[in-house]
Amino acid sequence: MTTEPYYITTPIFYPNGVPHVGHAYTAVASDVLARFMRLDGRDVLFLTGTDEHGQKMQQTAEQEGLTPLELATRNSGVFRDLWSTLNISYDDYIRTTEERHREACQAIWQRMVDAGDIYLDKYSGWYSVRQEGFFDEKETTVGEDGVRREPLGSPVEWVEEESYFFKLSAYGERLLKHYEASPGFIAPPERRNEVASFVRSGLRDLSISRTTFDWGVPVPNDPKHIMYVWVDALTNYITAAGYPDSEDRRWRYWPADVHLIGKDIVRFHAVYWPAFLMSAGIELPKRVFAHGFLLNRGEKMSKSVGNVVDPFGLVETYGLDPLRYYMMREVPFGQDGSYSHEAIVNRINADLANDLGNLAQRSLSMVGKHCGAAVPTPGQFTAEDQTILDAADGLLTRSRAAMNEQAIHTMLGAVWQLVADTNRYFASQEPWALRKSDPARMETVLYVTIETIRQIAILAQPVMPGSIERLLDLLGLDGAERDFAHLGAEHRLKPKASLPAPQGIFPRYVEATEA
RNA sequence: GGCGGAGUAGCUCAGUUGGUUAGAGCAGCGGAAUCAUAAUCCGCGUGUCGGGGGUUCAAGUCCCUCCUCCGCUACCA
Repeated sequence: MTTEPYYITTPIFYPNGVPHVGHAYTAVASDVLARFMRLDGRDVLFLTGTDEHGQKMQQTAEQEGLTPLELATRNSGVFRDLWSTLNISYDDYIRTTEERHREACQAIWQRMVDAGDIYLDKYSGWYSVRQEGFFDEKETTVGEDGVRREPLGSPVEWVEEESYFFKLSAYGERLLKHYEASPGFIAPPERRNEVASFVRSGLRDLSISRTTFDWGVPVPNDPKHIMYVWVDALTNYITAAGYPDSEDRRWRYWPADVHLIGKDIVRFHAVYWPAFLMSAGIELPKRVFAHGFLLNRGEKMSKSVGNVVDPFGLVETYGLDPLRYYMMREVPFGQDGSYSHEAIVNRINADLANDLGNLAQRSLSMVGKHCGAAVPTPGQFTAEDQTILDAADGLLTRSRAAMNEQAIHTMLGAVWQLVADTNRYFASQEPWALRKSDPARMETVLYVTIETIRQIAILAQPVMPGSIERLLDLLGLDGAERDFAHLGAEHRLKPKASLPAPQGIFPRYVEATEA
């Protein structure tokens, strides 16, 4: 059997501080896609990591009396802790301070030099260390304290330095042509439009090296320069695929199927990165998908407002899987979404406890009491039975279609539609009444119900791996029977297979009352 | 200022290429049932589809205009 590669990446995160909900959101969404594809038989490479170079890292390290690498190692560890807390199934965690990454950066740089796209010039302007960026003099203002600041308020200083430039200006047409030829390259579509109009307005060459600090990858043949963030950070995606060694066993994963990112960094991924790759003669990723932000009660989370939510705390409060479910279900993936305590409690109780959890409990407890704690034996299926079974059997096709375009909420919507239908089916068939009037028919109804739950559970695994594992245990499925190849009519539950005693999977969230 | 998007039930939103009485989920109200995690099921909406104008036999769905909100981008001070 040939397994088709699937390569998905998160951005590499800047470990200058602690991770927040936005990081968690990106990671969870990527993880859901990665798990889905694995269960669907794909050969998955799921990459995440940390972007550890740059002046800010160097300065923070100095303040804390650490070397930059020590700081990066420490803070990078916090991200890994969060990934572990969130049950993120990454296959590789790249750190830009690794040797393999230095090699990849220098190799792609050299390729761009060979292509004639890198040249040496001078850069001068007002520079903000905090923003790590230059500003036009017109953008800056001198405050009452005599300090010149950029629009967001951080101080700027006049910097004049030699810098290597990338001929981004030469790539506008080719980029536009690519956006047009591959409409799926940037998603969702509103992001594509924004990027295209930006490119159409004209591109300027990009300064891609620095000499004012040395915490970075040295430029080949000119080590007083280090690479600025663009080349360094973006290259991670091919480093992990073995670049520049095209014989590497991981090179088969490139081009990536999807770079999942936040909408704030779409330009770097949809303009700079493909231009670098074109210059270096490397294939372009198939898709850059920019998701929206999770807003706190409709307001942007920011340190200054003081409404930043700690992801570890959320897991503590709601439990991991309910949190993952909420983030993936509540917000159409790609749009901004709002987070609130009320909304998440409502989701957890309605969808998980009341709908799916209770459906499993009510059916499995009848199976436990009245079917000898074994899978019931069905008789002839009625039209009602067949309708539900057909819906279950058809779920994979719909889910795949949604997940191929990162429409995670659509996939969940389809699955939970069936959950609701199955509750209706169960209520209308009244198996508790059939217990006395027609026990054989009761067995059929219970069988159809738990067989449907089986398929629902298998498909829900990517979103709630831990909880669903326990649900599948209750259905007596062993590990090999839980992938998508076992969905559909050919792998129905086997009558008379013994089942463990049922137990609740999704408890209601009950408000803690103040004593 | 330019470009793009959005304004539909209390809330979040669906509404194919214009065509029967504009839909879903959640919340709310009423009822049924009692297998189940006070869960489930059934029933209940006179919504100016942002305002106005127009095209058409027919517009939430097309055109014009105005208002509001959002995103990207530019510029002035």
